[in-house]
Amino acid sequence: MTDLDTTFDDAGPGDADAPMTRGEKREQTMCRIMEAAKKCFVHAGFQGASMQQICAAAEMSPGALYRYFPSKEAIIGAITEADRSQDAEIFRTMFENPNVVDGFVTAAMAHVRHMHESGNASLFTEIRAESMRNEAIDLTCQSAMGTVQQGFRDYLQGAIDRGEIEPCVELDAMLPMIIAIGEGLAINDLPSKGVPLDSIETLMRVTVEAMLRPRKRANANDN
Amino acid sequence: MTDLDTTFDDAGPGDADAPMTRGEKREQTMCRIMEAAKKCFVHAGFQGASMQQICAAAEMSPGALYRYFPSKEAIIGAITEADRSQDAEIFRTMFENPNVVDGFVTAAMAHVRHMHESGNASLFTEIRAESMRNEAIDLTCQSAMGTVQQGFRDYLQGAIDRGEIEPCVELDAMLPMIIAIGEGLAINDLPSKGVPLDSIETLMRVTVEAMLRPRKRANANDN
DNA sequence: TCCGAAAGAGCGAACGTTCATTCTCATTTA
DNA sequence: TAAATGAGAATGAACGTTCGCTCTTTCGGA
Repeated sequence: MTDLDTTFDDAGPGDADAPMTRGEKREQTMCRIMEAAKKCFVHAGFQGASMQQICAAAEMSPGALYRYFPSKEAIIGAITEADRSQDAEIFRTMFENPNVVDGFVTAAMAHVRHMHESGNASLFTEIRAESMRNEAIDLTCQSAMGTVQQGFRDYLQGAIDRGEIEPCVELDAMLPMIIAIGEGLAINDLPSKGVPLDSIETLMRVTVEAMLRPRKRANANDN
Repeated sequence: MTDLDTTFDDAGPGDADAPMTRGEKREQTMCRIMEAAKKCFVHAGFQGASMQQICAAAEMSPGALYRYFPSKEAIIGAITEADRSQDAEIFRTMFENPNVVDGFVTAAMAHVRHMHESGNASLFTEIRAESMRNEAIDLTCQSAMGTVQQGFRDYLQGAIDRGEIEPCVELDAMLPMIIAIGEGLAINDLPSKGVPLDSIETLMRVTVEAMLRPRKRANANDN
């Protein structure tokens, strides 16, 4: 409900009564449609939700809606792009944390928390299922995750070069696995199943340490 | 293609020309329909694939097909049940291995390998997406995973009681997380993305050891 | 300041298509 | 011969999208 509500407070004309320019109003209507569509998609699926239902949820007629999006597919594409880039954004903060393990765990926990609070787990699952057969959606996902993965790669490579970590497998193999694990945790929305956040964080930290093997001090215990 | 081809060789009448009883033939036709439907579902989704397409793939008319399944939903249900119980079967072998870490890693790797070879990753993703909104499908998934989880629980609890492992978080929290991680790995079909099976196994072993903390020998290195 | 035309925004009935399912009738099987 | 199996045209509903129309907003020129 609050995800796409990007109301632009800057560049306001000053008046509080009719302050919106044409473009602003248009953008706001597009967000309204996307929010309505998201609700429909979540409980009927991309193909199961009809345009009529989306129109009803957005409180507008088909004729009006089609002035903003040329097709149902375009709405799906826009929602996917917004959702994926929002997810990618969360991981960007990670790269500023000098402690690799902390940075990772913090970002991953933020991701889990966000998925739980926004209730986007089933939307994400829907997107993932669609990406398996819809090339355009797949490209959007790959693009978003590719950015994350590249940043992630640089981040870990830097830590390796500085001798801070010594990953148990090479980066090219590890990165897709980490992302896969993250997806599994995201889809399952564990907090909603009664798994406490503390437990998730503990297990995540233990796991990440085992994978990355931080070398803060001389710790001569290899397998 | 070979998943549901459970041809029954036992109870054969002996003749090789027309050896099938009525019931056997019926079962075989149902499998044929399910295989055809699976193909359609994989590349169009449950809702995107039409009955006409499924009929064409199964090489039969709608009238004939409806003698075997009362609705499209029934086909989806049958496929889900077969797929989920097949997955659950893989994990059952784990519980016979006395070494917990080995048993786990072996079963998980079998799962990853099976997902890759059968090309069922996208079917599984579709099932998972459907389970988010279709209660019947959700129940099927929960039932299958519940069985796995219960067996898993007993297995790990036994190892704890024997002092073989000392999990880093309590079982009730750990089990859903392990299953979630497994799902993430399954959905992403890492081998198809060029991640070698060796790397997956290494990371899995390292991770599992960190989570379960096996105590084979006195290993006084805690954090 | 006001006018009128052009463009934007909205409506909802209607379009042609496709959907899941059913019906009737023929053929095969026990 | 009765039941099971199969075919495929037919059915009504629902789909995504379009169309023609009205109402509102914008804005240059008198």
